[in-house]
Amino acid sequence: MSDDTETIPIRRDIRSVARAAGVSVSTVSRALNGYNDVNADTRRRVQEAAEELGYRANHAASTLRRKQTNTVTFMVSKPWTKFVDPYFLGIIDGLELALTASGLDLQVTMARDFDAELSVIKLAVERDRSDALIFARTRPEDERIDWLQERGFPFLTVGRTLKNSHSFVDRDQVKLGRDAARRLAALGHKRIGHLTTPLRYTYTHLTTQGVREGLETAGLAYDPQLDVECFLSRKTGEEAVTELFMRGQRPTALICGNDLIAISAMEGLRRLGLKPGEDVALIGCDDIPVAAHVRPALTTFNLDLEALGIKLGQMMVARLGGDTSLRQELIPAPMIIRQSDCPGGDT
Amino acid sequence: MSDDTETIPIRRDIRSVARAAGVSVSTVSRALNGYNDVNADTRRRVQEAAEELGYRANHAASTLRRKQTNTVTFMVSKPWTKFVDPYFLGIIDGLELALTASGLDLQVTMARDFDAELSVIKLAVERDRSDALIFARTRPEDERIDWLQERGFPFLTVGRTLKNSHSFVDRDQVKLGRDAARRLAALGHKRIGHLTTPLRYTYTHLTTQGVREGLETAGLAYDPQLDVECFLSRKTGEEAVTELFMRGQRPTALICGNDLIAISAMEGLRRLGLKPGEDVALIGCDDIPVAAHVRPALTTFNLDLEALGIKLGQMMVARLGGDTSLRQELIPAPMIIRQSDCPGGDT
DNA sequence: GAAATCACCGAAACCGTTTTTGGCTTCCCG
DNA sequence: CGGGAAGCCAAAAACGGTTTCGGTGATTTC
Repeated sequence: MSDDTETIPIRRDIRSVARAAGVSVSTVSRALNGYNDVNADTRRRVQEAAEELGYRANHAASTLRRKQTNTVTFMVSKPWTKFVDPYFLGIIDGLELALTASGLDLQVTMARDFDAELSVIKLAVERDRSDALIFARTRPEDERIDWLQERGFPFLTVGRTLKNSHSFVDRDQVKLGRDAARRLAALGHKRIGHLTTPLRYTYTHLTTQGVREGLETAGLAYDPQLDVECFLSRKTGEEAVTELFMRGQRPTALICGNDLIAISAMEGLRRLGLKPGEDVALIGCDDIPVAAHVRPALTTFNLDLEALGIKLGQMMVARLGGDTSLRQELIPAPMIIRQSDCPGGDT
Repeated sequence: MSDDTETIPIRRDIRSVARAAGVSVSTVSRALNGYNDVNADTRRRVQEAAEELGYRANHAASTLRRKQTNTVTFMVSKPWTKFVDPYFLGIIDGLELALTASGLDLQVTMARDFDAELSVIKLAVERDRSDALIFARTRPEDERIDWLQERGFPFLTVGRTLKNSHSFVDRDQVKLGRDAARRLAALGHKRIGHLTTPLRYTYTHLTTQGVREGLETAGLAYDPQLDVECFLSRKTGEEAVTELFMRGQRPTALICGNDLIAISAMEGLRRLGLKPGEDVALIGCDDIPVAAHVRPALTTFNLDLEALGIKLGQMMVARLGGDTSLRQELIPAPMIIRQSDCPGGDT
């Protein structure tokens, strides 16, 4: 008189597999985890039984026992997510590829703001949800890194700090700044503005340093009046351009901290009656997909996000494999020349 | 003679808290989890002790016992991540907001391709890593959904299927297509092309249906020769435009399945010596951030991703709270009129 | 004043794995 | 033929929480 509409759920735990294969629980575990003290024939029986039942070791249970999650967490920084650049997704793509190739899981979390980032990190570490952490948008002095180092928790960053010593992957921002400045100087520009990314990030300082070096190499003086800090959420390239010209500065060229700033700056120039790429030269920074499609097509620097992610993943695999040596990798950023970097006039 | 360089790690488990507070383990658990059968004073002592030690319940252990992870997984579909639109990040933003407000964690995973998506889903479910799943890019017949329904696992999608009945959030794509077609017809266009997103996705069909309805309402015949399917990874809007004109079709207006297709189609038109926004009208679909910055500024449809994410989160909270009713929400997509939808000539 | 109720808390079972321990064969070598 | 090694496997002890169950003392009820 059993009611067939009420299905009892199939148990897919290790005990069921053991029963089905006619061995003990521990043997199932050893067979499935590749230990060698189990008879080849027994292992096959176990594998078949597991397959049959659709058994998959419960993650929480094995984490609890093993004391490792087999998971790496990537934290994406919130203030930038709205703005289109594929920065994080590109990195994550590469990272995922490298990690899963070594049997590690990738998990991504987000945080509202910098304070939230710290508490997200703390929570992940304190609750043992992850074996290691990766994050970007590092700052010259970075609380997140202080805390992790103090705690001795494995992590990797995209970008440098000025205070701590730790493993990272980063672009060669100094060279990038230098190249941009020298290119524009070589094109005849004398007054070169710089619309920077937010100063709270380390890479902004590195780029600025490079720009400065590049200008000096070309025999041009560095003028801080020609720099404007841009915040994508508030002050875009458009507003920055306006501000620059309101100050009475009339740069003939602009180095932009990223491509969105550059594209938005074009808008600002037009508003002032200037033609971007003719009256004022522009150079961007990270070759986002639309960079080639705007008019004038944006001269910028290549950034192979997927490669960066893969490198990151490989370093992490090594680190979790026990290699605690310090690894600091700079990846090159070749210039992509298009149309926006016109020659300078004879001002 | 103890060696101080060797620090013994502080134990931050529930037992330590119990010892520090002078109560039993079970009392600590009850006190911290807000049960009401614990004296107010005892609870305070426990909380202080926990705070003092920096105790945080181990996630694996509590998951194992409770049989719930308190975690929702969002799976982002890979083939699109490279292409800039902030689609997923925007949704995730809103989702995170709504879920954390209810004490749920959000985790994000990725998959290389559609097959990988299915296996990522299976793995997450079979290993009990998550209480529920959310994903997008649904297809008319969607294996992922078949599998989850068969298994009885909670999930929510962004987008519809044509085969299954399930809860979802989606834009009103039919209305969107209708509005676009009617707008262009009203502007005097007679030959209206459609550069569609990939046909494997449900929303492509819904948009097409809307376009068709819109054309018919305006007394125009629907001509399949005027449609081209675009794959962002291979055939962009640029190539699609070329193909369309090679076919001998000379549309005076183009409805584009998304903004990137539209922006890329502008390029294709220029290559053919046509001026986008003057010789040929264009309408995009999702108002990505650059849409306002390209020339001509793109007329498109608004898509409030964060709101969509929040709605999704709220539905999920309700679902995990035990509300298993079917909820299918369509969010409106108002048109954003800019410059690219010029009037049609007298062809 | 005995019985029933209540508030609070500790002991112990339990969640599903992995790993340690040790036992039973079988095999090999002297 | 005895002893050690090797191969294979089962039993049981973790892992760190949550939940059930039951006990104690205080309070209320009849």
